[in-house]
Amino acid sequence: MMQKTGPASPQCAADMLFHLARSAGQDDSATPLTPAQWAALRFFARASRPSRTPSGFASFHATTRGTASQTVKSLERLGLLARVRAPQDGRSVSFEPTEAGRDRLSRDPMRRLEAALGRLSEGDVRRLCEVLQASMEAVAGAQEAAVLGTCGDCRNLTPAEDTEGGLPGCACTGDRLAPADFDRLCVRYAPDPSRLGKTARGGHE
Amino acid sequence: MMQKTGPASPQCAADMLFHLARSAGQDDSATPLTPAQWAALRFFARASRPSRTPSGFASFHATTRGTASQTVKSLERLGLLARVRAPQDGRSVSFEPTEAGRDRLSRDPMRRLEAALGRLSEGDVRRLCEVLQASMEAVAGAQEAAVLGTCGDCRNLTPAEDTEGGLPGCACTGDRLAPADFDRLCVRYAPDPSRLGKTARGGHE
DNA sequence: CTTTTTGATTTCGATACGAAACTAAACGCC
DNA sequence: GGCGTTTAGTTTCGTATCGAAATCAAAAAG
Repeated sequence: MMQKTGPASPQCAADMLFHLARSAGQDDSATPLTPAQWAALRFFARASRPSRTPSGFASFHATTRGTASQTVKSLERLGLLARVRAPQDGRSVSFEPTEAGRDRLSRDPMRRLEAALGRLSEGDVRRLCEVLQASMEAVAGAQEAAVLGTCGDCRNLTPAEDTEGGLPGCACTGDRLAPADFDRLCVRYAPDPSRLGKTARGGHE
Repeated sequence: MMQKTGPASPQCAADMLFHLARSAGQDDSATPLTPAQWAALRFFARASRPSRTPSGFASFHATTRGTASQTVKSLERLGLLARVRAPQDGRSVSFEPTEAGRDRLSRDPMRRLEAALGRLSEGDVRRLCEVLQASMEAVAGAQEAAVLGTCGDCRNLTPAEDTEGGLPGCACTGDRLAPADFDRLCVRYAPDPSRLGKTARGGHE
């Protein structure tokens, strides 16, 4: 029984990945949120300030702005997201999780998956992240899909010394970035080739 | 910039896993199938004979039999699945992918993910499968969810010498198993502790 | 001061999904 | 053999999710 194609093939891994994502997403709480609502709530908790808009979520979640707007509205009605009008641009709104939203996130069904992954060794987690990141970039490259990455790793990050004001900025939006945004998701994220090998991802070929 | 908590944490991995599953599942073909339809089509192509029923798919996909029945019916209408009445039990029906179904599967959007994973090294794929399998079992244990596994690895497999007829069987259903079913998914799959270390998974410590 | 572009929202129709009712076959039991 | 129970599958029906297109409003361009 050596070398069956089954048990360790890419297809098998892909199947398990799908299955795992689905089963780990099941919300069996009393007042469940839909998968889309969970995705939005997580997104607004983890994205950098300039990304926390309905459009930002739409591009992240590969859906339309209309649908994103409704999902966000439903979370606002539930008191889980709070609306913040942008000062400079009167069209733009951004959202932040409320106290209730953060509380709800502490009971995110995804925690089960996090807990399972937390039992792995440090090295296994790091390797898993690398593998997932690389696959995400490969899949995104083959179609129009957003990649998950933080402002601090983005090729569009403008160093503090190149901006007026001394704060680093995003070359896409022109926004200044707070230090906290460095580790947050950015919807304009693009992998920075020159940085490969310096970060956790992509350094072993 | 060493050792940020962000880029390699279990939470980050879980986020990427969700995101990857979602983006790899996008069907941008001319006549798209829904995610549920794809899941069903894949299932009926990969499950062992006794598992290829509407109920089997329902338990695999963590949905109701009613919903599963509709999904299957829609695929039958599209000519992608063929209905086969069970000879012994007049209630039971099972389904198989048609030629058109197999053709459609060759254009499964999941192939993009398979291709991305195929670029990894042999060892990385194996490790990934182990990690996913372990996480799946951990998540499934924390709730009522099916685990993905093949008849050949199942604790319910009855060896050929213990059955009349000389063919191995499934202790759950009593069915005899064809050799081809050994590498196929079984909805009654339960990990066999005594077999750990003998199969591809779990064998590296 | 238009015209165009961009961000957000609303409307509307299609449809996926789950809960529950229903049909039918197999099984158990005296 | 007859009768209730269990199990497999299907149907019905209401809810609500989602995407396409239209609408609104602010900013930018010309």
